[in-house]
Amino acid sequence: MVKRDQTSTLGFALLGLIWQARRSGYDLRKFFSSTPMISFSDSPGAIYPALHRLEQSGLIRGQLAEGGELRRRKIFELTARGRAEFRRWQTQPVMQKDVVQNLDSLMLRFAFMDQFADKGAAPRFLKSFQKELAAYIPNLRKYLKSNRNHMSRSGRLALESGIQAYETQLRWTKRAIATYQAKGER
Amino acid sequence: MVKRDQTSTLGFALLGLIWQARRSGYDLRKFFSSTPMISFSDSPGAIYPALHRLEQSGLIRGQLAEGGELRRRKIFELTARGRAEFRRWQTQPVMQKDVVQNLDSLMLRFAFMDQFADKGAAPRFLKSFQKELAAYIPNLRKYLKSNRNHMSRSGRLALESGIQAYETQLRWTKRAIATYQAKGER
DNA sequence: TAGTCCATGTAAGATGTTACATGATTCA
DNA sequence: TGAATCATGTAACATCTTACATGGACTA
Repeated sequence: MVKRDQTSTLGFALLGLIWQARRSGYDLRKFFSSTPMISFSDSPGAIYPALHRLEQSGLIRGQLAEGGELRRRKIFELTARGRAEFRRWQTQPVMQKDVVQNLDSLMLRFAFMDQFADKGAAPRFLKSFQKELAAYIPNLRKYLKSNRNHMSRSGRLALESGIQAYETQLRWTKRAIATYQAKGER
Repeated sequence: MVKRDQTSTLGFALLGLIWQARRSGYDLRKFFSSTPMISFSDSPGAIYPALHRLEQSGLIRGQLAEGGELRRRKIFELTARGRAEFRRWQTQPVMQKDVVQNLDSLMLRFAFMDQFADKGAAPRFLKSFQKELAAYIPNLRKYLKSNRNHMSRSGRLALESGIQAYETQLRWTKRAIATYQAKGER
């Protein structure tokens, strides 16, 4: 029996952002609604319960803001366990399943890689990501080839769109790996 | 107050596939697990309850397979209301929100467009999709430009990956529109 | 002083997850 | 006959959605 994450993708997004900087629930909601992380919901009914769960699991710790602030604001920071758990999630091996069903979560892991994982983690991640992409794309091509004649035009186009998206992602991994090899880059 | 869909994305995927051909729950599970629609879960705990909900809403109708078959198999087909509801969902206007948070659902709508919507629906959909993509991408570029100096390399790369994905999608819409204009295409 | 923003929360409900259960049929 | 596959389902649980609620502070 495989041990599963007991934290959702949203939970890990929260952990990453709180690790970057101590933040309140409201800060996190604003971050989601005003940056490219807008694909996460900024609804209070998602964020606040998720924060309570993380706190109950001992991954974050919250305290009401000190005297200076007028409004009651609860600021969170990661605990040691939170950092360990985030790193464990982040540096998990890249599975074919992630590529097929969880691309966003994979990119979230990578986005925080330089900040929170060890030095070699990013290129290591990119290489296995690249490998899984390269292994998966031919399956899509094969399906298209053997089914294109009995697919509608829009069905065919939709599948081609998916293939192109994966190919773009694959090209991206190659360029990204190159930037880590050109070690002067900063 | 905006009226919401009372059917999930999975529900609409099921409706589309059942409209294509009468299918059982098991057929649908196999379809999800063996085609590029693998991004949908093939778990019985998702599929069977979803089918029961669609049946209760009167969007599909199931009947046990006729004499010929040995195992009990419940085959579903769409009702008139199911077809109407699918078409309504499919031909909804493309919103910025869909582009940002619901790309997959948008592509699902398009995949079935030629089969179930009227003749002009596909190019109309593509043009408004293109418009929303073209409007959204500059926001991402702007964010990257003003934040790149205080982002980590992996954070920057992750954002660039997102931008490239949207640009690929935008190029795809243009080519797709062209195929509908070259009216000889079959 | 009325409206908006800050800030946190809860309640009800829908949907999905994993895991388990059941029984028939086909195949080695 | 035992294992795998066909075929449908449920139970317990986690998470998310929408909607509502509350109260302080700022601003026009």
